[in-house]
Amino acid sequence: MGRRNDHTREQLREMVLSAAELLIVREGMAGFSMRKVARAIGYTVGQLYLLFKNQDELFTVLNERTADAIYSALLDETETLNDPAEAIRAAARVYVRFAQRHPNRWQLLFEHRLPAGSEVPKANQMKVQRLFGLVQQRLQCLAPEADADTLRCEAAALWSGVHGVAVLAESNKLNWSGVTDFGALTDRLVDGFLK
Amino acid sequence: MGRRNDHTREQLREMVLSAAELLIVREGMAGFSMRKVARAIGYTVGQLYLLFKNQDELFTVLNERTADAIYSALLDETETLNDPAEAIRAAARVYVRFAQRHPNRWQLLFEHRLPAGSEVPKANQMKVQRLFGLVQQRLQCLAPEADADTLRCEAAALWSGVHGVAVLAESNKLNWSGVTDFGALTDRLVDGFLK
DNA sequence: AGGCTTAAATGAATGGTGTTTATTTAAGCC
DNA sequence: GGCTTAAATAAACACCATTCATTTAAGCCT
Repeated sequence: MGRRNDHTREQLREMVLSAAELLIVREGMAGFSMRKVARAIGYTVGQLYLLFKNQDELFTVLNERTADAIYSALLDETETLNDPAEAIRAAARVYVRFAQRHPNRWQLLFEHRLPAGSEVPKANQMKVQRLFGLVQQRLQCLAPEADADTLRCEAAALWSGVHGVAVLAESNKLNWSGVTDFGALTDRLVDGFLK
Repeated sequence: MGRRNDHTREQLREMVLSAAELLIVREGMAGFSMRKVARAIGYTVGQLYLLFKNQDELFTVLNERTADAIYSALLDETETLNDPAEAIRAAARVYVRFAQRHPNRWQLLFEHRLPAGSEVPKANQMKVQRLFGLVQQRLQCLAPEADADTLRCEAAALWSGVHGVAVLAESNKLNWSGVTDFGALTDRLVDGFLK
């Protein structure tokens, strides 16, 4: 076939993105292929390359969406909370639960590497930093006297820890100790930190 | 060519493993291929499949070695230390530094997934748990009165945190906050924990 | 020494992948 | 109805993991 004009460029991009996301959710990075995406939307592979530069760009856009999804989840569960400590605890739990419930999207976001030389776009870096900002903000409320530098360091240490628990929860590789209740584990880490 | 008998089966396996390790170190998972390994040792691809069941088995053996390497590094830097807190701090620093200095081997160990259905062999799980055991042991010295269950939980929380910092150090994806001194970050996390 | 057995090694094939490009198709306009 | 042009395709390229029939040579037996 040739020109069909069933959909606008934007619609097509959207179709590709949601088909790709579904495929990632179902089969993970290992089972993903451009051909499968094309088949899913009833177009040929070539068309995908008129909509996206390459597979990495497609992944990058998907990751932007995943970061947004985590941010929304984080916001949903914390914005009504006034107590900063409570908010941080809740945020940590949501973060870890997201990794557990959406392991394939989580892996794509944090484990997919761009080819050497090309950098993660600023927009994506921002979306990830935004998650961290949420925590930093709450931590500031908790320790208003701390200077900006030590606060950032403290927040980085805390959230790196939470990220570690998320890795543990999502991957079965780090099966150290028979711990399975990651909610409790998260609480222990956060509480230990908010001395 | 046919039968050459230049090397024993064991020698050949060893040649494959070191060539594969070199390739992983140089090019990472993305640049790895069985064909490149075969070319590097002067044999054909088919021969690799007489020595290893498939690529995943080769990776699994490599990962066993990486886990050993981390364990050795951890032991080297902690066995002479008597103070448990000091030992844990040192262990955490070594762990994070390994991730920074050997990112590709580290990624293969913690990010490579076997195809759905097949499990990580017991031997490999043990090698990873052994790392964790080292920390748990020191933590026990520090809190001898704690019961085994809470100790395990506490150790898991602490080491998950350290693992999180290692992820942060190795990947540039988690560029939250401008923190670059991961040694200091590690100390902050550990010290915060050893309240 | 010459033949036989058998393990070592190959080479080619199968079916997959990402990516590029010449070509075809049809929609909208004159 | 013909022309232009954008949309879409089909086929190609160069890889990849994996398998397997075939070839080669080493070691043994007569």
